[in-house]
Amino acid sequence: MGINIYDVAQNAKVSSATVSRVINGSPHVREETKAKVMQSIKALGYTPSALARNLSTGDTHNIGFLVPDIENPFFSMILSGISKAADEYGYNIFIFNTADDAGKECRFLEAARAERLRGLLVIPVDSRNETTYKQLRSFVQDGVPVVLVDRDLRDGRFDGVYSEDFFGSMQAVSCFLEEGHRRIAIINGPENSRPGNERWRGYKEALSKWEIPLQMQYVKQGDFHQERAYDAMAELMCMEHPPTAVFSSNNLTSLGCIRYALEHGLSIGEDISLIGFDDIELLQAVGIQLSVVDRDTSQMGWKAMKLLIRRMHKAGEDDTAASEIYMPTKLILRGSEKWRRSHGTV
Amino acid sequence: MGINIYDVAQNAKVSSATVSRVINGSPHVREETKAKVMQSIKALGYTPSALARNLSTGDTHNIGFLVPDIENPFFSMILSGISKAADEYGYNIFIFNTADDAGKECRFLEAARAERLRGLLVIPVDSRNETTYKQLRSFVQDGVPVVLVDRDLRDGRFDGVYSEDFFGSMQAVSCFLEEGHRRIAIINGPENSRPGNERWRGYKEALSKWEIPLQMQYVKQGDFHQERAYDAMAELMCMEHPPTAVFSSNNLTSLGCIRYALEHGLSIGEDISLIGFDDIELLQAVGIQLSVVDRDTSQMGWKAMKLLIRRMHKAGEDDTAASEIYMPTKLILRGSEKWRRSHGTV
DNA sequence: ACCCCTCATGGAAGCGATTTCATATTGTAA
DNA sequence: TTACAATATGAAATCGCTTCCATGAGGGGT
Repeated sequence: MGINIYDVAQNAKVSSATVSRVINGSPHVREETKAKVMQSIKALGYTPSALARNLSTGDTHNIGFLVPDIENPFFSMILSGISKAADEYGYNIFIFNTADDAGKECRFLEAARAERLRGLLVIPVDSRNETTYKQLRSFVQDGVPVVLVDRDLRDGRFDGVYSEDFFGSMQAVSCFLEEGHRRIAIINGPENSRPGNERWRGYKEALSKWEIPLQMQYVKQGDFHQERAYDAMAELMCMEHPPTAVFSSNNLTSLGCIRYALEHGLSIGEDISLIGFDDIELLQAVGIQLSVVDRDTSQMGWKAMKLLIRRMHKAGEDDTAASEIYMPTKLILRGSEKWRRSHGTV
Repeated sequence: MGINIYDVAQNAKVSSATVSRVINGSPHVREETKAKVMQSIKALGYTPSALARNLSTGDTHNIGFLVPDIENPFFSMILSGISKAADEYGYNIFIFNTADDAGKECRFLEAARAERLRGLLVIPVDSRNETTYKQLRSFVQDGVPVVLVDRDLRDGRFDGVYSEDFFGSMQAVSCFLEEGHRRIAIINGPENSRPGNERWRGYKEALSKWEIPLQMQYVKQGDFHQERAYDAMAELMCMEHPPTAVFSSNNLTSLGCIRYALEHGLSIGEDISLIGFDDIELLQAVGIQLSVVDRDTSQMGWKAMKLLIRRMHKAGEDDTAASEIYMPTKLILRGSEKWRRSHGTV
């Protein structure tokens, strides 16, 4: 660029202080002077440097968003919600794709610190990572608020926006039970993530309420990805007494299940029942009626950003306890939870 | 934070200049001094302010990415490629979701200017927008390189990474023709976008090569979204002589077509043929074999970022002509291009 | 022993804003 | 007309770095 506030000042025959006042809408500027300055700004095509301003005021309008996998539509939705709120309040977003790599996550947090970001929205890679935890704590201590999204971190000392994973999962499994299912499998999410754990807890809780014993052979460890779910399905379906229903703990997992079923001629909602966590819009376009536990994902991002903004605005006020928001889930039944009982009862 | 280079200097009993040299790896520092400084840095937990550095050097490591719809998986893939390359070279990404709104686009470009971004990756909202065009030109003139991705802007004066839309489209339609189709419909993309136009040109070219007259009743204007495509399909299929094949010009459009077909009992690859532009991974999980014109989307983002980096590094060198990269497309045939001829021939 | 060159380091001037404090100007009441 | 308050403006310090220039300390060649 090359053109700065002094050039404008000179052109308008005023001091830089006055130009600054005009830019920032200070009331103590004569209309006439203001007009003169504005005109110089236009004439020279001047845009104030946010860098210089930030350095001077010690205060940026930039926040960071750390996300484990930007390709996952679920996270894209969150980002979409975030960016809506950010735009509304004039914040800019640094995006950091941690690619499920804790090392990268650390590096990005360093970058965030260097950039003196005003706040951080984080979907941590690993709920138990000590380094991440320490780094985030130190951000908070330095007055840079942190809001976790969807996944938590060790203890409850961070603000966060999560969903009712436990309840949603319990509801789904209860639905299976009401349908008459007794051999209900679950394909779990990673153990080091809140959603994985809570959904697993919900599963156990539902069984326990119905006094159905937990049978570990119906519990498969997944990783929120398609491949592993497919393999898990294969194992389940080859059992002597295969499950009659499967609860899949995220969107990609559901896809793996569906693929297996289709490839092996199992009709979903007849031969095998399926409920997934998180809706998959596409499925409806292709005529697959999958029952799911859904939540408003974009809204999660929006709320997280709102919460962050609230924290940023009242920074310095003494730490009110971490506030956690839980998004409600909704069980959407489309038929895949049904089954032809005859098949199941051996 | 509060702790700066002077604190470190004082702690290590050297000058700020020396600390700066250590940080930036200048060779003119004694090992012993260097060690002392490093230790102070550790001890105080010092992170240099990128803001101050940027202001001082007039040079940030931040680039901007303007994208029309972050929820669209196609754009997520591009972002993914970008962020991979950015990470590799230590660049940070500001993301701006323009939400298909030219007004927002302008505002974001202002913000980008204020932040003194080093370079810009842009998927313009509207290929013909005058304001966007002028703003981007002025960035380039000010030494801030701009690389367009997927969509272009009026003339060829910008760097850009596109794909072989024309060729890909022509190939798809030619494939239909070889299959024996003669009534081939197209659901077009928006007229103000390069992909829309080029794919439309490819369609016409293929027909013309085969000396098939262009029949406008088989040409439907779409908008790259599902709903409109669905409606277009409805119109096409209700015609007296409906098309036997449909070429759909992007991923969402294909979904609209598929949904229509499924809902109306049309078997794809038998009753109606379909080829889409851009692959949809999910479809295979659910057993729908859609033939598509595909390209490496993530790679597009990667290449765009690489090109941008090249430009940024040799900024100031006299303007070599704009360089345009065209990603090859690949026709992937999975069967949906077939048909039961008997149905088609009236 | 002298001179010159190289290398390590410090002093201080920017970079481009904001902001405090001081000053000049204007208005108004006595 | 004087005096004091309110208002408009400028000078200069500051934010935290980088970097140019100056200076001092060694080292080698003659």
